[in-house]
Amino acid sequence: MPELPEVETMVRGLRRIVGRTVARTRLSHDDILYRTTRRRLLAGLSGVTLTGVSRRAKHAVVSTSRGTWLVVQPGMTGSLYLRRGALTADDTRYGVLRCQLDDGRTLVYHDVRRIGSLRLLDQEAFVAWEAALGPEPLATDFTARDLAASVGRTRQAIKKALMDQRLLAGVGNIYANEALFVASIDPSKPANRIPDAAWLPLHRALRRILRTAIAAEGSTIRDYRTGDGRPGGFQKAFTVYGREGEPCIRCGTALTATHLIDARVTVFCHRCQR
DNA sequence: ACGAGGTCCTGCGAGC
DNA sequence: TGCTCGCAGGACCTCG
Repeated sequence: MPELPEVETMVRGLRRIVGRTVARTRLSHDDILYRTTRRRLLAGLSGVTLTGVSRRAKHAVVSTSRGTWLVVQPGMTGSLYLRRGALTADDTRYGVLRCQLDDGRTLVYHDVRRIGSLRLLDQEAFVAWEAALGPEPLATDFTARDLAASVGRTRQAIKKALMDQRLLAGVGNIYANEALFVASIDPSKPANRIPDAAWLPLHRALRRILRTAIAAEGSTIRDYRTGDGRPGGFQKAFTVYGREGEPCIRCGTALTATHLIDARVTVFCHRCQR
């Protein structure tokens, strides 16, 4: 499930597309499009030169010579990669978007479940989209105070608040679980009742985990692969995610799993996380 | 304005 | 063996 580290890894594998021109584009399903149409997407990509690729939150962002941006939200099972040479059967079956480039490579957006989305934005729409997202947790100037000011303004459970992309960008279920364990915070605690002293450890835990996960090229649960087809490595470092019933690495208590927060799996140590 | 809960989509694994 | 069913989940959307 691509969160910040996985999308960052995808994007780093796509540097080569910069300067390339799109020769031909194919789209297998329209249901992946967000507020655009097949016709607009295909016309918008036809003949453009790709001028940059970056990450914002959990999205891969490809800028074009036409002053537009292709924004890819990989959702659960999406990945964006560059295929050199002929496409495989799998590329063809699940490659929802396939852009043939002028160097013979193909930029593929692969998504089995198509929970992800594709959008093509002009300048105005891009600025508005960008502005609606919360701060980047790995930005050099992002402080614990910024984290508290943004995430701490809701009375939602802290775990849900961390995953709210309007409050903080890029954090999903896995990294929220992991960061809250490291910072010893109860995931169900209302965000606006987190004590002042807890924001610093949470900020430190979040940034350390995200950086370490990027260095490991993300976490692979099932589908996620790097641009070279390798699984990520950070799942080996999970302390809570996927470890329900197993002993807490700190105190040995069996880890608890619940679906009570936002109907997603939350795993935590009820003894260490208060 | 906010929060809770439904929806999308497909593959996989459990259970019969 | 072959089928059905529930589950995974990020973001959007509707409803109260």
